[in-house]
Amino acid sequence: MAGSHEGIERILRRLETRGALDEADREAVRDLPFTYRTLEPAAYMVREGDLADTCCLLLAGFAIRHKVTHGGERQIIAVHMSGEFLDLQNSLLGVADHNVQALTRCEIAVVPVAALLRLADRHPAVGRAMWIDTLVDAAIFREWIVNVGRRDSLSRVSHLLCEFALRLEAAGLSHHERYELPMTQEQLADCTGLTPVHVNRVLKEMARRGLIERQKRAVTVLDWPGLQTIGDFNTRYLHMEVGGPTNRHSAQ
Amino acid sequence: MAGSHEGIERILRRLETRGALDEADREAVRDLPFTYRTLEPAAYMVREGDLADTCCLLLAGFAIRHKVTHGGERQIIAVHMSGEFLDLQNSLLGVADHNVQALTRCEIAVVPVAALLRLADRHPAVGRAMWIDTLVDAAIFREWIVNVGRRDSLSRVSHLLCEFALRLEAAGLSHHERYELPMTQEQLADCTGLTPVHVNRVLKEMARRGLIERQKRAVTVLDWPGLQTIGDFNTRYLHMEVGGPTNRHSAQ
DNA sequence: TATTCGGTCTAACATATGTTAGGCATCCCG
DNA sequence: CGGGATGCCTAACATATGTTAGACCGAATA
Repeated sequence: MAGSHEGIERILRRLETRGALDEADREAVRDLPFTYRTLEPAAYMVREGDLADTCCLLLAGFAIRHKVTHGGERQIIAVHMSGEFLDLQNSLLGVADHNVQALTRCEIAVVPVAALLRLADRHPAVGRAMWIDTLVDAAIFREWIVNVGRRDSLSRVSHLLCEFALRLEAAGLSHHERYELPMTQEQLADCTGLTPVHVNRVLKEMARRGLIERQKRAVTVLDWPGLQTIGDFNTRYLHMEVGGPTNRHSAQ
Repeated sequence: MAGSHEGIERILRRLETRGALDEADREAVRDLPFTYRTLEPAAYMVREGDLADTCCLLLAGFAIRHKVTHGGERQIIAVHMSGEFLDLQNSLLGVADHNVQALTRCEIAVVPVAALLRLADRHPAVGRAMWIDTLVDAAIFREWIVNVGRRDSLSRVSHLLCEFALRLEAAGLSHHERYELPMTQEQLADCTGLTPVHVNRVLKEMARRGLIERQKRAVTVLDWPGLQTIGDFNTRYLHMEVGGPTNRHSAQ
């Protein structure tokens, strides 16, 4: 299962971004009892209310987290790409408080939470890297609260496109000036708390201003500084520094 | 320093809510090199951009997290009450990506992050409890994205009041049907992504409908089921079950 | 007692975004 | 090759919420 194996190495690379690991740590991660699966678009990894005793790692593809209000409106809370832990958020808390769903076809590796916790106990460096990874997720959640709470529609969509560009680039999946955006306008609306109709207006306006160009689902950023300015975008919240703060602390 | 000592016991009780600790774990927490401080309202614990190498625990009082957009608008991201870790979110990530500020007069205990990390390495149960605590913070962030992104103003404010009521009650600080809300209408607006003027309209409407009554900063909930319904409020995301999922997992 | 000052509250008016509805492509599948 | 989907796009219209401005009130302070 060569493809899956590559996926695990990608996860490892990501973890090492969050904190230094030694060879024993890496081996322990590789030895986790993974089960590999492929999911079709729109398939659910986790549903709100599930007792989540397994954790998914996303090896390839895109996935979203979302919640649905009583009135049936959906809010997307995060978008995930290959190499990311899909479900430390839900599974350590017991009952899932939100849904995780495949956006595109996805390859995932599933691990029992109990095995992950044992790993964290025996290899504190791995535990800490996973912890920090969930803290970066949380930092992105915070920025999304600001995006949706205090920015106007043009700014919101621009911000989202900037975030996407940089995260894709950091994951080595594309260049920030041109990338595939695997989302419909309705999904963009659900990320930004807008309606699909308004997202359409905003995208048109962004093209009119020469910020971006679109060909189907591909986005070309024509004016990166302009997009950042309008999106009120600052990379700090993505915490992308390589090496990570863990190293800094232990060096002190 | 009796007051501070009580504060630490409150933190410990909270941690034990997130995962079982043994006596050695508890002692290790008590032995952390704390520094105690009192802060006046509006004082900053952490500012965005700071290199955060210490972590604050809130022993008494209320504090908020917030970010400010380029245009100068503020969005409050979380409200914290006594017994909570104020800064695991920022300090493990190195450079702070948001501000933490005292809402009322606060008593805090400050610990070097390095000491916390050492504690987590040597006492995995404590590390796990702290991790889970940050995951609950993240769950609340997610719900706030939904609140601000997909609910109308009446629903947003009602939701916030429900959350506050239950968290205060869970912390043993008051009863969910009557509590002190230490926030101005402007601050409520910054929590909900609304304007102070509109928050005022909403509060008036809530009183008119017989949902709540206000005396200065005190809130009396007259119709708890009604408030929950209008606020589209479900406690699941607060993850308040005592004992916590950690126990469940290790029991398996 | 006078005077700030921060907070609450209201009114009149402005506008960003939502709603509803439908046309138009494209793609897939029978 | 025809018929359904699905997603994109637009227009006309509706409305929730924002903006500006100021009165009022109680608590602190001089």
